[in-house]
Amino acid sequence: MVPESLRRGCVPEATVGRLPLYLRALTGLHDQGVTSIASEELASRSGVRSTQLRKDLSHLGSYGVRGVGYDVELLAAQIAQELGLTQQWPVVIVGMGNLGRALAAYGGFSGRGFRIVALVDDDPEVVGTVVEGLTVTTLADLATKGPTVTIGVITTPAPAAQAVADELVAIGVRSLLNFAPGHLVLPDGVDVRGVDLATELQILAFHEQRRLLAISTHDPLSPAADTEAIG
Amino acid sequence: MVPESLRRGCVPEATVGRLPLYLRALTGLHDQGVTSIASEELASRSGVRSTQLRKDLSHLGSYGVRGVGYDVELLAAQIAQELGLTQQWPVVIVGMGNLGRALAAYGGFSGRGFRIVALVDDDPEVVGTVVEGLTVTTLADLATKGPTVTIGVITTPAPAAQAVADELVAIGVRSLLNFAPGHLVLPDGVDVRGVDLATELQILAFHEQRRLLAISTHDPLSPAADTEAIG
DNA sequence: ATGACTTTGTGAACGCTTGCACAAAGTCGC
DNA sequence: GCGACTTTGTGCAAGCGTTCACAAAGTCAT
Ligand SMILES: NC(=O)c1ccc[n+]([C@@H]2O[C@H](COP(=O)([O-])OP(=O)(O)OC[C@H]3O[C@@H](n4cnc5c(N)ncnc54)[C@H](O)[C@@H]3O)[C@@H](O)[C@H]2O)c1
Ligand SMILES: NC(=O)c1ccc[n+]([C@@H]2O[C@H](COP(=O)([O-])OP(=O)(O)OC[C@H]3O[C@@H](n4cnc5c(N)ncnc54)[C@H](O)[C@@H]3O)[C@@H](O)[C@H]2O)c1
Repeated sequence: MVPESLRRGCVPEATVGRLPLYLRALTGLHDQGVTSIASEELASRSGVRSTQLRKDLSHLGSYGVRGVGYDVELLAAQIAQELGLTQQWPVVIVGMGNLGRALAAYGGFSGRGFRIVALVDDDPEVVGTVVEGLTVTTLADLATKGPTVTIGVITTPAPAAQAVADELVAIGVRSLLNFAPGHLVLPDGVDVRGVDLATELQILAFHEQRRLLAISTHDPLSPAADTEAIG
Repeated sequence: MVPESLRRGCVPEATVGRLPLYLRALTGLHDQGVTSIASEELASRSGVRSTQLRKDLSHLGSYGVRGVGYDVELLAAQIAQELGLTQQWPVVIVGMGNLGRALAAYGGFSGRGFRIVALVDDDPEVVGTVVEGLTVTTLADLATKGPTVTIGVITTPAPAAQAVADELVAIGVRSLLNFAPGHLVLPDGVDVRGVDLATELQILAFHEQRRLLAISTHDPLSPAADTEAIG
């Protein structure tokens, strides 16, 4: 029951970030009836190099068969166990606005190791309403009479995010997924991941601008090109 | 007008990923009336170390004053220019479901260098309806009589994502933000960033499980503990 | 003006991540 | 059975990113 990686040493953070990609690809293959797959093929479906895939998997143990490849079902089960998806983690979404409702309506949670067990808002107009089969409560009610949750998803406006995070931590939540822009300051031992749309778009914009500048300046490597043409 | 970094050499990818964080912190400081800030303070508000902040900024040029810090407005302008946010990039959202509507309703675009200029769906019930002041069109109409777009946001179900991406690339879009789970295969020169909720949650679950296992095993650091108990 | 102090900018060291090369270990045809 | 072939798993080297240590360059009080 203890993941193999605890015996073999720790899994690098970069690898952890890719395991979900592999699991997703494997799940798709399984649904298509594929029972076995080579690292080359699985890697291309995951968007990584095959050497990287094999090194990543080597951190969990040897579940491949040389000359053949990996058993889809077995490997998926091993990765799922490594990620802790053999159980259903209880999730709360705080902030039932546009984004919170979209997430609550999203069906991709339950099949992947998570279950939304509570929805929270602080607007009296919203509290008490039923969204996707769950009655929206307040954070105070969640603390006193709500179900236990281990993962908190924050979809409130940015100014409320820090206070919400503090309250979630106070009731024992150690894992947070924050959609509100801005950096949360939290005690050690609490894991926060931020998803920021504006950040993603700005990174795209950077590369887009680079492409355009590369075209407009004839010789991007020449020091004279940009000062001449634009300045 | 050409970013300083083109003269000083290229900006590391990891730095590009953090520039939006700095810009966000600077914008907040500016709104609070702060005119000058030291790297230590700005770093803590961005969630990074001050040495990292300074090294990141050093790739764009020297805009700080030793002994004082950075001029908030000037630095924000420099980062905005570096990210290509001096113009408003036209964005199309494809897939007007729950998530697409939430994104369309989100006001955080316009102030940050982006403007939604088109909304697309393929459901006849949805096409022609007005969402947030824009009439929903089809991809075909976007190609023929729609406005020029440079960034495409994909919020369709996963099975449609690849086809949508191909069509967007065909009409000249080179930057994609994909919310559908799965890996998109696209020609070189096209920039794709994927945002996957399940992936983020699974990474959180991994660490959550690690915490729980660390508690259940009495002495995680002892070499004897795991070999003894398991092997 | 000067000296003490503050803060930036950066070369160098360190650690993590990726990619390469290849041995180990299996399958498959005959 | 055996040889040819396929594919995995991994030591090693190269590259990238982060952190450290410190000189350079400014401010400020006097
Ligand atoms: N909507 C998007 O597409 C989008 C995209 C990127 C980021 N975001 C971010 O996600 C967050 C939510 O976006 P949205 O569009 O859903 O906003 P919204 O205004 O529609 O919804 C916010 C909800 O949070 C609730 N709320 C406010 N303070 C609260 C508190 N202290 N406790 C509990 N609930 C509280 C409000 O009552 C409201 O229902 C914002 O921070 C936004 O910046 C949204
Ligand atoms: N809703 C969420 O919170 C959430 C979270 C994470 C990921 N996602 C992903 O985002 C995507 C959208 O989620 P959703 O909940 O909004 O789904 P949805 O079913 O509510 O909306 C999908 C929309 O896309 C449209 N569509 C389908 N095929 C299309 C095509 N070929 N061209 C144009 N439009 C097309 C549909 O008509 C529909 O309006 C899904 O891939 C989902 O997995 C959603």
